[in-house]
Amino acid sequence: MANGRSPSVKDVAASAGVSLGTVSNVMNRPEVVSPATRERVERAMAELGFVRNESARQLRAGTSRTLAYVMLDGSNPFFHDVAQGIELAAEDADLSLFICNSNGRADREAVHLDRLMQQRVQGVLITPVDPEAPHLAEIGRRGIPIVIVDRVGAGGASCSVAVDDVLGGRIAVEHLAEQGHTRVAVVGGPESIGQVRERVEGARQIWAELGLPPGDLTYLPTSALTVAEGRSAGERLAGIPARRRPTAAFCANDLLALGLLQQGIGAGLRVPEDLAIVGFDDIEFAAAAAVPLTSVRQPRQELGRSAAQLVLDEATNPEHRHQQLSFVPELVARASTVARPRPH
Amino acid sequence: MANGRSPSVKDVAASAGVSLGTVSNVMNRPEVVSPATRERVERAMAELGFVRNESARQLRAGTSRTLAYVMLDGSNPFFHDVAQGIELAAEDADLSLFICNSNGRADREAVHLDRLMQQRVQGVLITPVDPEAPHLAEIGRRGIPIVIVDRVGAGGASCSVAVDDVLGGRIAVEHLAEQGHTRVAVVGGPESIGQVRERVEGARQIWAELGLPPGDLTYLPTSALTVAEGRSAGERLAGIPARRRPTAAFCANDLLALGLLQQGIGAGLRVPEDLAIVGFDDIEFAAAAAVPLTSVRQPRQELGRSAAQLVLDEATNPEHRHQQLSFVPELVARASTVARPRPH
DNA sequence: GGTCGGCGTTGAAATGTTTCATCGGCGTGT
DNA sequence: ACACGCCGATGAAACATTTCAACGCCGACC
Repeated sequence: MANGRSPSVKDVAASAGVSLGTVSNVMNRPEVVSPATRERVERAMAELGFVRNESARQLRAGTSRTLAYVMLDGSNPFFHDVAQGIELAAEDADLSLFICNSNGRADREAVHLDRLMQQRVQGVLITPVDPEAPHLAEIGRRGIPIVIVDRVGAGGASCSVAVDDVLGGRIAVEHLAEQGHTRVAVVGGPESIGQVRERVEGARQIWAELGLPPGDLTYLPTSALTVAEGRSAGERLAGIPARRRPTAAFCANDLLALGLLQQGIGAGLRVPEDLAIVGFDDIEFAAAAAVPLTSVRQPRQELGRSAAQLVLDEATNPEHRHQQLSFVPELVARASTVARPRPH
Repeated sequence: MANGRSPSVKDVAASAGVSLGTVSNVMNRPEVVSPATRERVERAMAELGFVRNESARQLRAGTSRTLAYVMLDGSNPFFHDVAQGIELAAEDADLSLFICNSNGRADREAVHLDRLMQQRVQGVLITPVDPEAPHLAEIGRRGIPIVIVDRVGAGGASCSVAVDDVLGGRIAVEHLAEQGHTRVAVVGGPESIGQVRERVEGARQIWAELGLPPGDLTYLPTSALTVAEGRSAGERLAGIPARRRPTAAFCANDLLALGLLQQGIGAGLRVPEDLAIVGFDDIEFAAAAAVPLTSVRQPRQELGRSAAQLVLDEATNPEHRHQQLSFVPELVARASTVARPRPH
C-alpha cells in the first residue's frame, strides 16, 4: 500500500484514465472539466490519498501561499495578539502564516529574513529590532512586500502600521497629572528600543507643557521590558527618600508595570493610594492583575490585521502606494490609578 | 537592475563562467570544488544577489527544512513557552519552525494539518483538540513523523510528550490538604479537554485517599480555560453560603487561577487566608501576580524541546521506536497558599 | 612513453505541478 | 453535405534545483 513516496498527479491521472493536465484542471479550474471526468478524478484522488505537492506548485507558479511575521519578543503577549490579527487576515486571503521570533536580536532576525526570502514568501510583516537595518531594505529591494509593524519604517520606503507612541506617553502622564500627581516616575528601557524612546519623549513633552518642574519627572531606566525588570525598578523606586519619591509611575509597557505592581504590593504599598501605575499596550493580563492596571491601549489585533491588508495590497495591487498608518492610542483607566470608594 | 525575477543558479553559473552543477556544489559540498572557482562563484552570487529557491530545492530533495507546531490555544502563554522550546531544538537542527494555532477548533486544526502535508514538512508537533481524531492518524500514515505534545496519543501509535496530569492534580490538592483545608473547590472545564479531566481526576483520587468526604470537594465547571472564566467561577464560589464555602481552590490552569484571584481580591477576600489558590502550568505570569500564585509546574520549554527531539529522531533514525515521555509535575508553593508572617 | 588514478568540472536527468497551444469530436447552421 | 465553432481533453514546455555518471586533464608510476 505505502510504496514509500506519495502519489503524484501522474499517478492520479493514470488511475483515473485521463491526462495529467486534466487532473490539474480539476484542482485549479473545476468548471472547465466535465462533471463525469471530474468525479472520476476526484475519486481517484481520494483512493490514492493524493496530496498536492506545494513546492512543485510554488516552483511553477513562482509565488507561495504564505505570509510571515517576524516578531520582536515572543514572551510578550502583545505580539501574539498582533500575530492573531495577522492570522485572521491571512485566513481570509487563504494564506498560511509563518511566525518567527527574533527575540530582540538582530542576528536572529537576519537569519529569519534570509530563510523567508529563500521560501519566496508573499510578504513579510515585521516588528524590527531596528527599522533602519540594511537587511530590511534588502527584502524590499528583492520585490518582496514588507510592512513594518508597531514602528515606522525608514523614510517611507515601506508601509508601516503603528500607534503614535509619543501621544501614548502624553496621555499616560497627563492622566497621572490629572489625578493630582506632581512627582512621577517614568520606567523603561533600553533606549535602543524606539518605542521606549518615543513613549518617554511623550511623557517629557506633556510634563513640560503642564509647567511642572523637570526634576520631578524621574526616569528609571531598565535593561529590558520584562516583569523582572519591573520588579527591579520598583526596588529602586522604594530606595528614593519618601519626600522626593514619585507617587506615580508610567511604565513603557505592561510587563514592566506588572512587575512594578507586584513589587509594590509585596512591599506593602497600597495601589493607587501610595503608588499609582500606568502601563502601556493593554495586554489581557493588565486587566487581570489583582489591581487592574490602567494602561495605554493599542489596538493590538487591528494593528496586525491592517498590516496584513497592506502587505496583501502591495502584493496584488500594481498601483499600490506605500502608506504609514498611525493609530491613536487610548487610555484605559482602571483601579491602579483611580481609587475606588473603599468598603469600610 | 531589477529585471523582475531573481537570479537563478543558471545566471550565477553564466556570470562565473562555470556550469550550473558547480554552483550547486559550491552551495552543498564546498569541499569538492577548488578554492579558486569556489571564490569566483561566491563572488558572482554576491554580485547578483542570488538567493536559493527553497521550493526547487525541496522539490528535488523531496524533503523540506521545516518543522511545524500546531498549538491548542494561542492566548495561553503556556503554549508559547512550549513553542519556544521547540524552536530552540529546531534551531540546533537548522530547521525552521512553522507555528499554527487551532484555537481549540478541530476544523481549524484539520485545515492546518492539510496545509502542512502539502508543504511536506519534516515533522509535526501538535497539542491536539482530540488525540483520537482521524486526521492525526492520517498524518502518521503518510509517513510524516508526528509527536503529540501535552497529551498522550491514541494507543501508542505515535510518540508523545506530556506530564502526568493525574499526578499534578493529586499534588495540588494534597498540598491544600496539608495546609489544613477541608473544603476545596476544583475549577475547570470543559470536560472535553483531556488535560482537565485528568487533573480533576487526580484531585478526586487524592481526596478519597485522604479519607475526606467527597461532598467537601466542590467541582466548579467552566466553559473555557480563560481568565474571564476564572472570574466567573469566583463569583459562583462567592455565592456559596459561608459555612459550606470552600476555603481553597485548585484551578485546572493558571489563567483560571489568575481570574479567580482577581475576582477574590476585588471582592475583598484575603489570599490565602480567606481563599487559598493553586493553579496549573506555572506560566510566568503566575509568579508575577500580585499575590504570587502557587502552581503545579510543567517543564514547559523542556516539553517542547524533547518533543522536537523525538520528531527529529523519527525523521532521521530508521530504527526509531515510538515512545511516550512523561514528565513529573512539581508543586511550586507561593504566597497564594502559604501565608507569610504578616508585617504587624 | 604509455597507462592508470584521481581530482575537478560538466551536462543531462529527474523532481511534481501549472499553463497553454493544440487537437479531436460533435452539434449546428447554411 | 460541408464548414464552422465550441467544449473538453491532451501533452509538452517551463520552473530552479540536486544528483550522478561521465569526461578531460594532469601527474605519477611502471
